[in-house]
Amino acid sequence: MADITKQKIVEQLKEAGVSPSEQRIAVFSFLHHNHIHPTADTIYQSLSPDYPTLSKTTVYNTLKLFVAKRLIQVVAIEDGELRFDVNTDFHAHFKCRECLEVIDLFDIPEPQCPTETQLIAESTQLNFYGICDQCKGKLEEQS
Amino acid sequence: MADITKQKIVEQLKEAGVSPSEQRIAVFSFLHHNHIHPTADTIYQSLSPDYPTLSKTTVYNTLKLFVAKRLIQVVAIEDGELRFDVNTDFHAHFKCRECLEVIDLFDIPEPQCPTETQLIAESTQLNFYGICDQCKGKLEEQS
DNA sequence: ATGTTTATTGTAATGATAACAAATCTTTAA
DNA sequence: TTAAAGATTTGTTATCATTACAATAAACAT
Ligand SMILES: [Mn+2]
Ligand SMILES: [Mn+2]
Ligand SMILES: [Zn+2]
Ligand SMILES: [Zn+2]
Repeated sequence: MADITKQKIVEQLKEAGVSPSEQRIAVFSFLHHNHIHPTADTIYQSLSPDYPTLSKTTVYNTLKLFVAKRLIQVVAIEDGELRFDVNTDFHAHFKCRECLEVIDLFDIPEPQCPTETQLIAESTQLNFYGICDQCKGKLEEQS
Repeated sequence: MADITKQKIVEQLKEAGVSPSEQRIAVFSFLHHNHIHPTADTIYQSLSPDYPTLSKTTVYNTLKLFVAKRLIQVVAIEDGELRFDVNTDFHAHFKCRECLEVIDLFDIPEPQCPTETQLIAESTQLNFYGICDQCKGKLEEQS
């Protein structure tokens, strides 16, 4: 997957004005190496074994800080779960209603807010909801 | 705004296979006459004076039923609040970070999920986040 | 070294939604 | 008409993600 070094991670944090603590490096690394749009809880559960003293509050604090510093973006694709993405460039997402995975779609151009509306858009989210290929196959198998 | 009659409301509910109780008519009417993408709580607070015995659980149940019967759609534009829309046709939304209003944008064509992805999209949400004209004016005034 | 700022932690609070079971209304059919 | 069955509504309680808060610990500066 991603082959970013710890060096680069630390650099990126410093550039954004975020002092690179162990915990922050761990969270940012996880996001860089796992492009699965994880929730705060998923990140916490995944890091816990390696960082036994890590607190869930720290994960929340860290993610909020990263979002404020524009290091990551929030993907609010479904209510009740905030997901996070290291890729801050515009791209669309697809959520499968069966496996609940969120898939990146990079080939869709960013829709533009019509200028005559006088609305100034600062970010755009394009979300598709449906069923992925694998899950479709499994469902057809059953019937 | 909308000038739909109670007759039409009842008809629409029956057509969808929903028996038109007082509460369901009230909720559906509210959505038809107030295109403000309200949350369950906003609907409950708004109807309470006229329907003093109305329960919040009924509002939640009713909205869930309406969504299942495709009478309304969910607008998950921000985490922590589900909003509802009687307009089930595709259209984009704009949320202002100052006044928190959600504005309809009808002139943007529905983006399509690329066919080569093998993903079958059943619905699409296009959300813009930024600042509306009014709020922009107010902020400039202050500085 | 010592005081000051920053980061982390654990616990408690919040707030939206769902689960549940009792109560009431509506429909069915004897 | 009436009584059982089914559907709907209601109030209370539980759940779960997130935030608030205050205490501890670490990093930094004098
Ligand atoms: Mn993504
Ligand atoms: Mn709308
Ligand atoms: Zn799937
Ligand atoms: Zn505004």
